[in-house]
Amino acid sequence: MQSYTEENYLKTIYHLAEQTTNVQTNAIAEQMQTKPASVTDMIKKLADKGLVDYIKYQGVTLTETGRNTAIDIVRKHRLWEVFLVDKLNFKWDEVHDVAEELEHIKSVELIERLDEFLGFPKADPHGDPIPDKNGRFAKTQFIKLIELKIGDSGTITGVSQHSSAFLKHLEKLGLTLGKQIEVSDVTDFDGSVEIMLSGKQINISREVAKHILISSNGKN
Amino acid sequence: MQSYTEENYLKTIYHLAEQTTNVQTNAIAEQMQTKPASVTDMIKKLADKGLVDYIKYQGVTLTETGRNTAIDIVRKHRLWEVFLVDKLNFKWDEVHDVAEELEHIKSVELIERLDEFLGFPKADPHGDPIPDKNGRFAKTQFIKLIELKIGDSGTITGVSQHSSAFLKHLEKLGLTLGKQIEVSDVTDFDGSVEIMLSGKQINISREVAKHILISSNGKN
DNA sequence: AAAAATTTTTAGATTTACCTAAAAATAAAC
DNA sequence: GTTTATTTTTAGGTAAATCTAAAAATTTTT
Repeated sequence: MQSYTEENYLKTIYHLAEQTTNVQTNAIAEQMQTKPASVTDMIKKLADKGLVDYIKYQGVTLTETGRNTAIDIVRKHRLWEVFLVDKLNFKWDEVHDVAEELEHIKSVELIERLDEFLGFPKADPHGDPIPDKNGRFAKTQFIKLIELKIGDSGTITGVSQHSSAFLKHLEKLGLTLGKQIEVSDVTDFDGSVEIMLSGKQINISREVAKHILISSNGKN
Repeated sequence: MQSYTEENYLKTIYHLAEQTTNVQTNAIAEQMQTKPASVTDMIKKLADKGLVDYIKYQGVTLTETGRNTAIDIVRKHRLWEVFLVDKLNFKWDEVHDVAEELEHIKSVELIERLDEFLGFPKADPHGDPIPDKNGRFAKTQFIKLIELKIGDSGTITGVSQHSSAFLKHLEKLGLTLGKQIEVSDVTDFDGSVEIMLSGKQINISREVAKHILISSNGKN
């Protein structure tokens, strides 16, 4: 049994490990809004419990137990997000903080029934895959919008940033999940991207384009 | 803002105050499965925060702020219980522990939307009233089954014990909310009560009869 | 009302998750 | 390959919520 805090560390390490192989102390500290010294303390504790492998000064990796625990928390988080959006009519930019709390409720039965109630969804409101009760989920083959070439097209299937500000911005631009887009131009000056969206030409900044995930459906 | 633990103390004090006027340290300790010394510590803290009035050796009472906070937690607990039973098909004896965790999720928006989603229920699965968002709820006029006289009848509208064992037992006997009963006899020997339930005669122990709440609808 | 029993509080420790400041290890720059 | 910069760890400390054991206050009994 893990504490609320231990669960948050495992989840953070899991997410960081999606991007870099060995997860560094400072990266964890930054992500968790805490100090590196605190991270070192907790890492030792998690290592003692067999949830992470840890070599001093070399960062951490999750053990299988640790990863399973992390995936279970991610599963809960994403199921709750679906609940909040589908059933309680929250918008996709409003769910993160509440799900952050709900993910720690400890009841296997609750989550299985919630999953069923929601119709066993495969993705959360941001397009992130929801692990099944055995922790399995499809590796998603996304490409960042910024990486598309002129003439490439595809469907918006995810975002790699969950901040309310970013999501609200996308909403305003009409860039929501499922929308078809085609890259019509890339500006040399600032790297901003011109795209066709529902027959209209719009311009999005490089920063925005970096965080939109596309399932590509054909090149020029 | 209160901690998880402070919230539990306030809720416990609130419930104890429903039965006795001034709430004693030992009673709180027993209810919360902790030691009297720990209770004293916490009471001081709650008094400093203006949530309880406290005179040494004289027990505590909730201040208005304290009571409002407690009622809000009770509201959340009962709404979550309705959710679990109505939407996720939990049985009435399975919801208490999970609701005990869910009640601490801090989001006003969440609870208002949940309330709406559930159709603004007035009572939880055990018949306990659910305070509205302003903390108001009808004072229920229940009478304990044990207090009925031979020939009295009424409807089961609540229970004063939420243990799974007790609720499962009631379920097995068919003594669920909304059922009509009439007292046909009281046994001198052990105080057990004979009742008519759906045309059948059944015998229930004094202990069980003490914890069934009836809205009386007429005397003999 | 004095003695006994109970209840409550104080005093001093423990555990968890933090912190700051300084030391040690590693990585980067010259 | 030293020096410098960065990262990470250690050492020592704090606050929250708990504990045990002993002291103090209150209540009950005789």
